[in-house]
Amino acid sequence: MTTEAFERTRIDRYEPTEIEPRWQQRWDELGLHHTDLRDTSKPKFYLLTMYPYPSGDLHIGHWYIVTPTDAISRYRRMNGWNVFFPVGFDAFGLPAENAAIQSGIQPRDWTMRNIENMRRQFRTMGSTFDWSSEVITCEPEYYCWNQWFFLKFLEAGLAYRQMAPVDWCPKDHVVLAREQVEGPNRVCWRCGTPVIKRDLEQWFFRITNYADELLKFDGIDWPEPIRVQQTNWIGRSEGAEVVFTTAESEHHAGGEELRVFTTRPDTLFGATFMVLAPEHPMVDRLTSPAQRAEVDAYMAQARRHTEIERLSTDRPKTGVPLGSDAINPVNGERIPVWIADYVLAGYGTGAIMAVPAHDERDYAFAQRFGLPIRRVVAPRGTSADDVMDGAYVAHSTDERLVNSGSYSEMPAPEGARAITAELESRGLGKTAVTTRIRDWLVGRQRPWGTPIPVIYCDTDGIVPVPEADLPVKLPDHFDYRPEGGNPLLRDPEFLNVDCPKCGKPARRETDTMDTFVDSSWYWWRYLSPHNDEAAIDRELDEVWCPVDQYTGGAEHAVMHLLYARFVCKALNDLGVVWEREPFKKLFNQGQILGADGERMSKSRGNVQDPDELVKRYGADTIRLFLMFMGPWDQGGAWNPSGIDGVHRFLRRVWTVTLDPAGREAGDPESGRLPEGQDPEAAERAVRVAAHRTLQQVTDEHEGFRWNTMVAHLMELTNLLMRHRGTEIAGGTAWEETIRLLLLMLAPIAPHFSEELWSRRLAAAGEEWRSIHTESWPHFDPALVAVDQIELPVQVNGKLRDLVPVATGLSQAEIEAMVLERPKVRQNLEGKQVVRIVHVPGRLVNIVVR
RNA sequence: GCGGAAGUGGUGGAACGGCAGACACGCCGGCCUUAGGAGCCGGUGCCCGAAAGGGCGUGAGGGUUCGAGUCCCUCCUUCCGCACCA
Repeated sequence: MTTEAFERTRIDRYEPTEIEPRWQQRWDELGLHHTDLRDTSKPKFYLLTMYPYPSGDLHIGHWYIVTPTDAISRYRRMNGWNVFFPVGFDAFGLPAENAAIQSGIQPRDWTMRNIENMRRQFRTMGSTFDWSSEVITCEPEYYCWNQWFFLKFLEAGLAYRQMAPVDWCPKDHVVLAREQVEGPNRVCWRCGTPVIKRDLEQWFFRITNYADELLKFDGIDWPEPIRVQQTNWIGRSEGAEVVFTTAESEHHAGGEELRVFTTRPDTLFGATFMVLAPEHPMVDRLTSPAQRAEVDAYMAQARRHTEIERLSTDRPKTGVPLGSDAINPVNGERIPVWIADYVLAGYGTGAIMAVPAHDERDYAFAQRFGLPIRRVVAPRGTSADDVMDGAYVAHSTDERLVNSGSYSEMPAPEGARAITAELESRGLGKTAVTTRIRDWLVGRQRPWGTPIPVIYCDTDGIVPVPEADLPVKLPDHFDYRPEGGNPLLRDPEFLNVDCPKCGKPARRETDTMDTFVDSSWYWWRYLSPHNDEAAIDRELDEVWCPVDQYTGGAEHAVMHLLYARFVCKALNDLGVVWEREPFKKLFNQGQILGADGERMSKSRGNVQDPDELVKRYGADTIRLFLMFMGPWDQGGAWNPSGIDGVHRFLRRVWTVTLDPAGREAGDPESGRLPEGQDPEAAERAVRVAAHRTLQQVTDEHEGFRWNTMVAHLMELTNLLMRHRGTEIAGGTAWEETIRLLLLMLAPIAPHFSEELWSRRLAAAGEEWRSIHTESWPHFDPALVAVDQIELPVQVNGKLRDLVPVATGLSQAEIEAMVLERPKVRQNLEGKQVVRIVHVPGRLVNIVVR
């Protein structure tokens, strides 16, 4: 062999930064990603990924969501689907206001500037977004329809106003978001003033009307954990509403109804006290003069705690007696009324009957304050008077009621029914269902959002803005001031309006809508983003919806994804859309955390800038690396240490494609077929590997298993690498394999595969056509079929031998063969074979004694 | 605290209840290079052993099974959500 033969052939290096922009531009020119929504010649596929908030820059987390979704889009197109894959921006939101407050830039300018930059960054991914359908929620042509929906909801009784507590900064006169309340002392993020709770009239959407239907997931294929989380979030409980009556005392006339919800009406005789939420409307009336000071102090303190703190069972129970009693409707007993922060105003009726014997929280409370504990449910074998060292909450089939008057000795479930029935006949109770989920508070006391289209008139009260007057536009300029409250309140042009009913001067609503309203219908708007006739093009809705595949973070499991389902059902009831569920299939990818394992955020300084990585490795390497990292639903801390391996992989594909005849100077075996292989066997082995890889990769596309997909493509490439420079390099089998390899890479490494594809076409003298308009290949079942396996043989569960077995042998033949193997005989020596477990094609386990 | 998810080599991870560690990173060795932060080949869970081979190993403890990383129970740790961040 001459030295020249060992020299590496000079081929172009893989230069992603040169290749990628060129193809991105070409695809744009060809309109490759524009979807003709009226084309019904192919089956439709609506692919949706959660639209981003225009925070300023894409971070690697955006790539983690988008690039595999983009691969789905490309794969579906190769399989003959008409894919619609739109994108937009969730453009209202707090960060734009924070920027306005901190640097004086107007929210809209800040947002639009960010969108401009993020569009540019999205292009560098090589994503197949159809930009012609882009939606930007802060534009009047979008939020106009939020307002229209609001009016429809109002008309249908799905929107209403009610008092609700908010976090309030008494110095700045603003309502604070949760993230604007800092530290354990709960102070304002801007001025450090301790935050107080304040009750405001607020707008709500009546999502609880749909609670039962939201518990059903008919016809949709969603991950089990998300369904469980939504189910628990809705938290449907069956039980009874029971009417207690306030007892007469020196300071209170008595006779008022005090309603409680309980899931355990069977334990009614065990109620030894009552607990109201500190916010309960009757607290004031029931407080005795002697208790007043203590009660007031407790109420103030309770309002400083968050709900999570209040519900924590770790925290010692606190509470104060009101100095009043209530009367238990089943036995006429007087029991004291307390307030305690573990009872929430928003759940049930905001009041409970406390049964310390059979509820852990009530038990802890009774212990702490020396309140009586009376057992009313006893499992068989216990006496009614046994001292309890904890609440008995279990349910067993042979427990009975005790200390329960005429209901004693009844089985508990029967007792529950009987007690409820008796109360019902006396008008003092009824079976009831309550949900943990609360109506959706959609009002925000902030200027940067969709104005709620109502007007307050001294004469006519709350007057909806007439449809013809929509949109109610935001002013172009907000006057933010350090202590100024909501700028809309200071904007006479916005604020002052004539009442649509009586024409007299009136005041506009200054509350705006929660951004979750925007994100509860944006995918319909993609179908006709500039439609000024209707929010949603009903015809296109019927063709394209529901969304076939939705991708996005699991952190949206209960809020966005539940609101979206609610809005879909409500719009269906209003006749706006034809479907009842918005998203047929859902996939929740994991989150990319910072290198420190914490959530990526600018303030932590742990954000990974993808532009920098693209410049260094190219988008295709980043795409593959993110897919190769691990299962898509898992996410993980950002750790770029494996990125070189993926880049190397692409370079190896580059080498085997463009220089199959080259040899490796560093490997003495280079250019020789592996030991014992003739060219024919080698060609077959390569083809078998190619087709098996294709089978696996196809399967992995269906399950979004990107990491093993890339691994399998690496294996195939490694095999080609070992055959480079041999007799088979560049032959028919080789060419077929390269062709399959590039097609398999097309959805995941779109620029790279396009480049090599075009070079091969040019080399073959063929006319150029994009690899992305090719069909996904089919594997040859004959090549994929297995004709021999290495059968693992265990003795008592321990691996002892691997036996080559041709397919087609009978079980008896295989067992006979296995028992003759020297290693097996050695392990059976002096022992008795008790049993042979033979799982055909998997293993043989010989059980001995 | 409540709800959801996850714990496997030095690292990311692979494994229809059936060969634990595929594929990579890193590291070690070799080759090739004027040079390498380029490229190629080989090795690499831990312990004993020169090797052949053997033993031990999937957060901890128990259970089911011929067989458990995988299923069940108890516990520990980490991450996500908890209603005005999106």
